[in-house]
Amino acid sequence: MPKVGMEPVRRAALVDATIGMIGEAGSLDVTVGQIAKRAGVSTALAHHYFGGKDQIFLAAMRHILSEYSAEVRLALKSTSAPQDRLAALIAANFSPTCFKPTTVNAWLNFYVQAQSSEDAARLLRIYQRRLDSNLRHALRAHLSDPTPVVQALAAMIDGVYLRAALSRSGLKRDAAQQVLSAARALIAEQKQ
Amino acid sequence: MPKVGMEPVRRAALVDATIGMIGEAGSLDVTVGQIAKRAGVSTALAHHYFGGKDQIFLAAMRHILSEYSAEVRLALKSTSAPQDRLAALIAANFSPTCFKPTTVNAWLNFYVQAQSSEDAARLLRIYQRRLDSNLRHALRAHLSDPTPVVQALAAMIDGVYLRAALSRSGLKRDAAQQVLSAARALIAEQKQ
DNA sequence: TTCTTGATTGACTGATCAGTCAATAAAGGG
DNA sequence: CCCTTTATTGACTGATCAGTCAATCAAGAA
Repeated sequence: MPKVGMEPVRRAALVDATIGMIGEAGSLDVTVGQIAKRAGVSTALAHHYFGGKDQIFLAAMRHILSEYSAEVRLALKSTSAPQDRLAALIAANFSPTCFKPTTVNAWLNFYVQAQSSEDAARLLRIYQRRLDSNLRHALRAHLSDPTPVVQALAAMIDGVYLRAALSRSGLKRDAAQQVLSAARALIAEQKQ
Repeated sequence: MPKVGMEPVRRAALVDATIGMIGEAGSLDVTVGQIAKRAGVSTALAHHYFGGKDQIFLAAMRHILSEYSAEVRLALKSTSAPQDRLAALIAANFSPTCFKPTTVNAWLNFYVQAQSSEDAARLLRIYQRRLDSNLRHALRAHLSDPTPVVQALAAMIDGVYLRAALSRSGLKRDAAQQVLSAARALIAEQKQ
């Protein structure tokens, strides 16, 4: 075991442990002690690398957000036809990676964190803008004025997450399909 | 000042103070001390009437829920034509009473509370079932199989709340209108 | 080997907070 | 005027927790 170069390993373990703890506890009331224990280190080390609890939480948020971004980017890159973009985007939003119960749960809690932490709020606003922009781009293949559909779909996606968080059992298998057909309905109606 | 019959007064003041504190703090991390101070009593009295912090929170949830129910019931009662029910229901969901920033904020936090408190989860499930059932009833005037539209709209309504909670500035003035036109689009598409 | 640097922790501290309790005050019935 | 019931609180306690610190340990450089 190399005694050097541990920092990235520990950071990753602590971030993972944070998301897991928040997800399982269903609350931001997790102690640095619990997180550290789950990551297999002492609380002192957690403080050593991150400085404080807030920074640990922010790092966990950034991690979820970048996982989500990667998923979406991957889905869009492998989609050539513009009119397939919408389906790919919606599917990516409900991919198993993003939709793990603990992740969804942690996500919900970060929404709460954003109410009292400007840093957290900024991160979430970035996510929202990115979702809006992705939706808008995907919808331009179908509509000249996508704005109302963008807003409706963005709200619907967040709403499905919210309901999934409450119903413990994760998402319904066909959540993506439902959102997609709603999207098609909104597009059809907007067109004419 | 009557020294007797204070219980209901104090309970109401404490419930109000709880919602206000949670809404302003944007978090469930409010102390019994803060709540009691805001209600103008001692922490001991808060414990005396409610037994514990959990009960205070539950009472606050019930209060929000019953305010919401009253709003919806009122809106539906004064609507005679079945095809107007949907518009009335959606409008009620975004009425100023339900959509005060502090209330929305507290609402979001109760979703979190429901992750770790079975009592809180039960209360929220009641709300969800009631919303579903109201939507279904309202949609039956337009559709023979309302289920998919019900789910889409319920998610959308919750999603709009979630986004309103994040964007501090409360709801956009036309949130109800947007949800309503999305609803009409979904109905039209489902029909044919 | 010796020195420096990163890794790691146990033990401690100061603060905060939920919940308790015994005591006080006031009202109203008898 | 007692006495019971309700209202109300200050003061206390036990527990929890974020954050600190000085001390070890190991690895590699010089």
